[in-house]
Amino acid sequence: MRIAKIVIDQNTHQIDRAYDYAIPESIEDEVMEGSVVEVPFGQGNRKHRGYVLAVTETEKPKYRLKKINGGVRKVPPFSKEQIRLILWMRKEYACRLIEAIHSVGPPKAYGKVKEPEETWVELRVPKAGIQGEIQLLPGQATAQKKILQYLEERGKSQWKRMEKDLEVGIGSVKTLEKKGLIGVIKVSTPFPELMSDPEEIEPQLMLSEEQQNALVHLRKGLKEGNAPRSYLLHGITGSGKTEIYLDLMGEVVEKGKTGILLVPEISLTPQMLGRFTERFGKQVALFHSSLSMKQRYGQWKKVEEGTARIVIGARSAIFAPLKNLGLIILDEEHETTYKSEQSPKYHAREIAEYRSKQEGALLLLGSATPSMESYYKAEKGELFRITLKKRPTMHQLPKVKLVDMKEELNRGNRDMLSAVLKEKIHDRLEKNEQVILFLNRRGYASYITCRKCGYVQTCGNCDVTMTYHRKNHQVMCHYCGKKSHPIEVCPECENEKMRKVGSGTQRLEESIQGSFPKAKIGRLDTDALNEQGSHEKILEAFQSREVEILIGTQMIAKGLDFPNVTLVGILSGDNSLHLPDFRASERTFQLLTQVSGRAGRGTEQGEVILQTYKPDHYSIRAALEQNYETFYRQEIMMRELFNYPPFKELFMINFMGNEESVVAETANRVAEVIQYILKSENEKLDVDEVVLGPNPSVISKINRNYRYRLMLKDVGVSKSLLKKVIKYVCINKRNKYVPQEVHLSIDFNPYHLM
DNA sequence: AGCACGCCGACT
DNA sequence: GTCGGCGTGCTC
Repeated sequence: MRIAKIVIDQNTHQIDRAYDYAIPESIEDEVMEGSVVEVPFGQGNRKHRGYVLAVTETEKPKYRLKKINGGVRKVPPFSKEQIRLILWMRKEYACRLIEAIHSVGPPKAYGKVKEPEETWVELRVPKAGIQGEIQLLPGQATAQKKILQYLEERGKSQWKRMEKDLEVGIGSVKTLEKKGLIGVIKVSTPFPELMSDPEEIEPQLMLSEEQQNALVHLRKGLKEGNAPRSYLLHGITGSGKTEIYLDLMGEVVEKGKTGILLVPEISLTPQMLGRFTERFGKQVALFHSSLSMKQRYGQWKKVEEGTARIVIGARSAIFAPLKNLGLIILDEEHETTYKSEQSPKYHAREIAEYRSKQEGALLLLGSATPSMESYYKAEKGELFRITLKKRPTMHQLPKVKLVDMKEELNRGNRDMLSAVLKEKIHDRLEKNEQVILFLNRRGYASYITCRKCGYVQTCGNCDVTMTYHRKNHQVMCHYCGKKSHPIEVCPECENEKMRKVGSGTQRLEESIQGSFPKAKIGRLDTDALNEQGSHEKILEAFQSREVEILIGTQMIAKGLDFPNVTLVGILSGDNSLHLPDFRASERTFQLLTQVSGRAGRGTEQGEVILQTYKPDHYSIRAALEQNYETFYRQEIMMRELFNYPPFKELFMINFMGNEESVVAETANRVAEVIQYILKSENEKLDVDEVVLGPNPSVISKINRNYRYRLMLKDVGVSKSLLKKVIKYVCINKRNKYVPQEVHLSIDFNPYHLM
């Protein structure tokens, strides 16, 4: 008897396993590993979609099995590789099977979106009889006569076309159809293309020696043989990584293989996207979040049918069902957007590693500021490192100048801008050049506090301070979005003098406008997107030089390429340094380097003014010297010293619920059980080194939900054992230790410790 | 998630 | 007596 192992399409932990179903003989050759089927499930035998993970042969089933109803045809089956990936993700990320299936499988729209179709009208009588039929029609039926005349010439026509040509209504077509003279049929058509044909291939830009050398190495990797298959392309900002991607992808496609290009966020890298679509045209499929359901479905289908050979997209594009995969590129591989925030909490780089190994593809990680993990791997020889040290078409890297804001304060300047930066801005405006100002904090002021007792206005629903926004004179919670009025009187001491502390992009905009009344200023942050329309508009205005000074948050750090920008001012060089997160130094260095890289991308030398209160911190110093190596050496020492990645792995279990005591008790119980099991495996183990906490999360409350976290480190215990124990307690025995009302999420190698 | 089973209080 | 409240537990 043939039995199928089936996962029910229902996202709950209670039924997170494969159930056995009998395969009826009538559909035996239709049901196999990867099939999508309909099955009866539960006491009510309700119909559910099910995914077949495996098919086995058993003589005596342990239970009386239910039968599969049949196949679901409108959804494509999963390939063997996809099923393998699903099972691997389940193990690797301790996620539910159905969550892994949903990530790997087609978009939700699949099976819901109607195939696009056209209406056609065709003759149902021999052409010879047409004139006779026209004679028989009543005299006033001019439209019908026109239609028959029209069809006599062509036999059939698309309705839209005929409607335009003849200016007739659908009524007369219906009448003719009723008389049996014509037929109306639906013809399915391909989805509209997002891409146009490749443009006239531009003469290849001359590649620099460095770029050509890089390609020599990478080409070796493309050939079968012993050459390395995984590469780290470490190239300074503006060193021309894109050209290398383009050439390599071109070679892969020429060989009849396919490739994926991952970008941190598609809307922030329009230039890269443009280069690829210009060169590869309709061979490119786009995967990204702002596509409509229909478009998403169309793009997926294009990949599945094999018409698209290249997929460009953000994180989830790593699951594109390309066959014969030859190349995976992760551009800006250090970017945190590659880490999924929802379960399964995968990192696109990890999936890329897995897929490239399984499917024999070349893996290329590119960055100006590689992640500690990747650079460490390169040091160990697990990644082959290629370095680009020069900017081929541009002048040297920008000059970076550091301004110590403590000294600035001592001199009596309480302004957000140092005297130097103000002077330089003035200078650039005179020369008709453009300026970018970076401030990593949106809003107007960061919070409102009482001058007397220090009380800070916070959000009642969340454990965070309210951010003051000048527009509408409101305060807003950046976590739950709650808006309210800034307090006028302190609720603690009834003092009436409140102070707005800290400065955001909105205040900066106001302040700059004050200092430079004639300057045209643009602001790019998440608030500006809602206020002023799409960010494309803002960027266009900057491109056309209508805007002279662009103020922005993180958003402006990535990928922008404006040759006329000669000055970048970084106002909050150390803002991100103070986050309670072991990656704070790394993020700061990356951010500062990336922002600096926006300057001097044209013929003029760029200049960067870096304002900071921590001029001696190694992240700031290395960014000042633009020296990745110095930063890496310092940071890797710290990581080793404090048992952090890439030396030790972190595992985080988050608990959430609206009853604080219940959440805390649950977290404590889970911690104790894990400690107990670990201790029973190895008596000598110091479990306090392994199990850290539980503690309230850094933001202990969001939307009236209390949050506790339990952190684990593989110190003195293998990470595979630790993972197993976590899975045993939190998944297999979840019902025993975790009450129904407590939400639990597992994050192996977390990126946000908040 | 559904759905049934089951063990207590209000009702024709 | 029995209708229905939702706490508990199972779904191949």
